[in-house]
Amino acid sequence: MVCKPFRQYYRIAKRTVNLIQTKFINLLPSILRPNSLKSFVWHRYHFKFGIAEEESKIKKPTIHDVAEKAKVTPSTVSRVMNGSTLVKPKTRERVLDAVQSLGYVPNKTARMFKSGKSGILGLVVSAQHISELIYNAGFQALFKALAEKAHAEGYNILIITSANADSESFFDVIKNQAADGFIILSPSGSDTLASKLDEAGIPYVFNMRYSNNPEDIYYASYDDVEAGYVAAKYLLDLNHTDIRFIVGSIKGQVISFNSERMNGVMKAFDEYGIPFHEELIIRIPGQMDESYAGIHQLLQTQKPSALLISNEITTVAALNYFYDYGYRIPQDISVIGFGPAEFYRKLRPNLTSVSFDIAWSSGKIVDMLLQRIEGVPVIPEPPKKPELIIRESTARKG
Amino acid sequence: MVCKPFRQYYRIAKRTVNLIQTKFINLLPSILRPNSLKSFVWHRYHFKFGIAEEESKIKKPTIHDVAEKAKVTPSTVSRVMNGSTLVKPKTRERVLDAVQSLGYVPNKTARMFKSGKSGILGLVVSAQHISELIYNAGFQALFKALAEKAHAEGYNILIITSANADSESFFDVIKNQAADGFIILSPSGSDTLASKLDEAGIPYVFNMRYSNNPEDIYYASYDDVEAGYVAAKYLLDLNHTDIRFIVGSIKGQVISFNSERMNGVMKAFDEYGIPFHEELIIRIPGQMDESYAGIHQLLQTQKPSALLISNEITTVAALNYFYDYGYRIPQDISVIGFGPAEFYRKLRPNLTSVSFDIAWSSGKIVDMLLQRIEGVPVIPEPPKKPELIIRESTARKG
DNA sequence: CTGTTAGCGCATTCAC
DNA sequence: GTGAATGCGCTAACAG
Repeated sequence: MVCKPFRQYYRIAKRTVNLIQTKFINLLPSILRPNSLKSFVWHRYHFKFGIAEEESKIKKPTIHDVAEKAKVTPSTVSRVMNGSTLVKPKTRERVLDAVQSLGYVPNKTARMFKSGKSGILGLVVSAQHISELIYNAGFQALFKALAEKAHAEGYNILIITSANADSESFFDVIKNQAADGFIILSPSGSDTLASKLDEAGIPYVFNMRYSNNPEDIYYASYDDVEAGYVAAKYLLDLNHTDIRFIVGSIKGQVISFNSERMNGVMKAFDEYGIPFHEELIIRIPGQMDESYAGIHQLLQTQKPSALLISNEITTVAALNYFYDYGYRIPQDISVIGFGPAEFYRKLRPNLTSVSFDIAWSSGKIVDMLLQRIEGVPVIPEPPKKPELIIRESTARKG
Repeated sequence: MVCKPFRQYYRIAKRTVNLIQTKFINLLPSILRPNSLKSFVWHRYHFKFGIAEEESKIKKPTIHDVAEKAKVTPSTVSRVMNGSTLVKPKTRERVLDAVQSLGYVPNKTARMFKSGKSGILGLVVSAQHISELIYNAGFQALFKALAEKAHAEGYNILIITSANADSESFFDVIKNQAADGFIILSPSGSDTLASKLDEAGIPYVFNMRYSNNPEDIYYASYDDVEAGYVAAKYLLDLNHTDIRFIVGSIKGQVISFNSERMNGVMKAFDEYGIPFHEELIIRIPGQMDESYAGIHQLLQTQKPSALLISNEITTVAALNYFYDYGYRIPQDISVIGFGPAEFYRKLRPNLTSVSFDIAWSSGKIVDMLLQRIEGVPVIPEPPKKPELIIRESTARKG
């Protein structure tokens, strides 16, 4: 009531500035193409009107500009823009005309601000990790499922890269992003991150178990013990006892799901009464060239009859090595991979694999996240069972 | 001045509501785990105070809450949060304490709103397209480069999926997103989209030429004519005259860069005085199974001595087919692929390829976009030349 | 059906 | 060095 006239003066002043700028453009030599000109920065042309200093860019029209042009109030424009039915057709038309002629586009940020929703799901991953992940079939399946699911639910995915992979950095970037919730791709467990997020009231889910706390339920997990078990058991059934379990490693550390798969493998060996030594577990980095070198080194010195490979890229590297060195699959060596079934089906030879339904679990993750965002209590998801898909890379020994 | 007291009353009322809610939580049976409780929705507990109806969620602390707790004003809190040096150390500490105990996190949306910057680059792509793209080596290289570059520049990437691929839908989703600029992955040219965006003053770039208008410069292009030319010339030099050029097709339409590659191929044939028939161009869909079937169909009826394959996935499908049907490469048939060098190097056999430096061009795209965002005139990028990388999939005929 | 009012959370003036 | 006041653009609530 008291602020009102002041506000209006301000608007008028601003419009005037706009007008001057616009006119001024037309006086400029036409060397600069219109496109780049439109966003030309007016660093040196600050206008002062005693009321407010004008921003240095040409302003986009706001709802007020439209309102004025259409001779209505901003509320009405808002109603039109949001498809309210309570607007007289004639008025609506006038507004629409004004929108058209001014090229008005509602400011999405302001809307987000008002509504408190961004329609964005953040996918948090460390900068270096994302560059490797993109070549990984498991990530591709995850990404595809995430993108599809998010789109179906009316959300978009924001790839949030953190410079480092520790809880601290993750939390820093997360709290600085305007997403409604976050999907965290963390290679290692991070219960401290989880509790920080809880404290800040930020909805999140992880793509795998993120701590040993049984209270933490915000992830969709796989039964990796079972995965290792069925793979090893199948090989043992085919009389392979001299096998190697090849796992990726990050700075010498074995990722949690790999230790579970290892446990599964051991369980199978136990059942068959065959001793399983630590040396049967081979750590090989997950990048193509390093993997190739690792496989080479392994097979130079040892002659296992079967390989369990816990990483898609290493698996491809192994197949390349076999191709280059004339190994026949499965006659010379049997191979089982872990990962998306479609991926292993596309390889030559078709690989026997232990596969999880990533599309399903990714969908579940998004479901959980949306539930958290909406404040609905989340129902924990029981671990997903793997499926052993037998193709042509495994054969009975001898 | 006049609004002030009113505002304060409002805040006090709101805080009271918050307090009640918080206390109320503690009275609840502890069946619900604390985590899910934190975001519990109070749909049925609307409090009215005559001033404003309280939102249905427990509110996060705002700058005002912190200010009050620290016995300062919001301005000071703001100064502390933004690292202003003009704050007395003692005061700063008090504020930081309050921030800590309240678990205050500045509202990013409000900041975006105020500053007008989101730190987000939108990657716009149709929903169906993204699901296919993720398996495509070219996209993976683009994505990796984009993610790295954006991260280096302090931006994050928002994957914006449009239900459809037409200009209309693209514009709709774009204008509804709060990104500072947009990278548009459009399979077809879309000058109407470009002009709409220009009109709305939204910064954008395309990943390829998007219209026939020479004024449109917002993309990093490749010299695809040259790509087709060097590939064909190399094969002709090896005495291959019975070649096929395999291109992907979207609803029967050939993508623009493919027609340029075709032109390059024809150019080479012309130079060698060899007639080139339309029938030598084979349209095969870009998905794995369809590609495989297409290759099968082709080779059932024709016996070309060399293949130029314009699509990575189709190339893999072809190699799979050759594996399955006992074709030897390059003895039985020569193959040249188009796409990222790393990808073809990882295949077996190593494929001769015509490669572009996608990392470079993706970086350029981001550079251009950032320039547009900052209003700096954009310097057009000359088309990138391809490189023919000769590996083991091509041999002299006979 | 349309106008009026006020505030979302923050940061930025301008006073003191 | 700190407080007071106010707007960013939009929309919800309310009044008429």
